[in-house]
Amino acid sequence: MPMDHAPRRTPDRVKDRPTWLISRTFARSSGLLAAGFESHGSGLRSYHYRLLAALEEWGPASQADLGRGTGIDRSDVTAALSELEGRGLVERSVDPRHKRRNIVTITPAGIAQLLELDNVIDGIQEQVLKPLTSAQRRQFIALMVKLLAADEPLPKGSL
Amino acid sequence: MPMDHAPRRTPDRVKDRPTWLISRTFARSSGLLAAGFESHGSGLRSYHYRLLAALEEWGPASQADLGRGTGIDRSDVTAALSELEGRGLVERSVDPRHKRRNIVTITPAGIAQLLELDNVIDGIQEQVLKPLTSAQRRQFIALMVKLLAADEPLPKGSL
DNA sequence: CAGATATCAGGCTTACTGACATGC
DNA sequence: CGCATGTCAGTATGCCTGATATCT
Repeated sequence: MPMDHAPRRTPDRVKDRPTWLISRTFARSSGLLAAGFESHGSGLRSYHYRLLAALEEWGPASQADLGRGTGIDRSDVTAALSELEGRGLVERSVDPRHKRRNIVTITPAGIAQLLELDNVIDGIQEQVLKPLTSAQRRQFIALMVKLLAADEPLPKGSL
Repeated sequence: MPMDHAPRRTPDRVKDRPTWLISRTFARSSGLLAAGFESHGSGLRSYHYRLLAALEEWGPASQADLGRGTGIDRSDVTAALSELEGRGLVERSVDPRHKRRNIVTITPAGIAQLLELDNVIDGIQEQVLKPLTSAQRRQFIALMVKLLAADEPLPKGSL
């Protein structure tokens, strides 16, 4: 930033405050993610991907469980699943043992979509982590996993 | 997630895909950030903090430079600065050499606000990184810095 | 009754796009 | 003319709250 005045001090904010830093990095990677989904032309977004991935990884589940497992709010799960259902990527059926509950299942078309999106994600990840060596990438991923595992309200029974 | 069907495979998505993982971690930390700003009661948000921090760190700057330096869009810079100006935290003055350009300066009140918000951020950072040992925190921060430095369109002339 | 579930309506924040007028 | 700057309007996403109806 071209400047006429000298900075009053040098807080080294970037080195001191990963949170500040993280918020910017995440903005970029989420922007890249959005661009990747966009370029894929499927019309699907991050919520759809998360839900498809959860369904494929954990098998059929209720919407409430999907919400808890993916960190997506119940109300948003409803909307996103309706869009996925409209495209034939998932199916909803009433749980016979619990009539208020829906059992959501990913369809073969849904799995095919998911695999395509996986490729997109892999490309983005490649791009995001490009500045790191492969050893550093492993380090970074391990640390991220640790951060996630610690405070994520992930499904207790599964995984 | 309580499930009746066994997963078809175990993609180990969490370990394989930092991007997927990152999007969730960032969601959490940005949520924490928002909550922190909220609890502080200043009515300021992430954009305001970023702008104040940039001004304090780099000195008076034009709005366009602020936008480039913080990664905030020009139009959003305008709105956020107007809010900051209304609270007396920054001042806008026309650049005499470039009448289309504004020179934005942080006020003493703005610096005071920034220092308070810094404390909030530090607390959040502490919370976010709690699962890591101090050595791991240093590692993580270093890797984040590397990721940022590599592709961030930061001001070329400064820093 | 409490509690879980699904749905709907709406708000708020960040990010972005397009348009416009102004100044260099 | 092109190009940068500041401003405004509007869109989209992710995240969240509250209310409602249904079911256990």
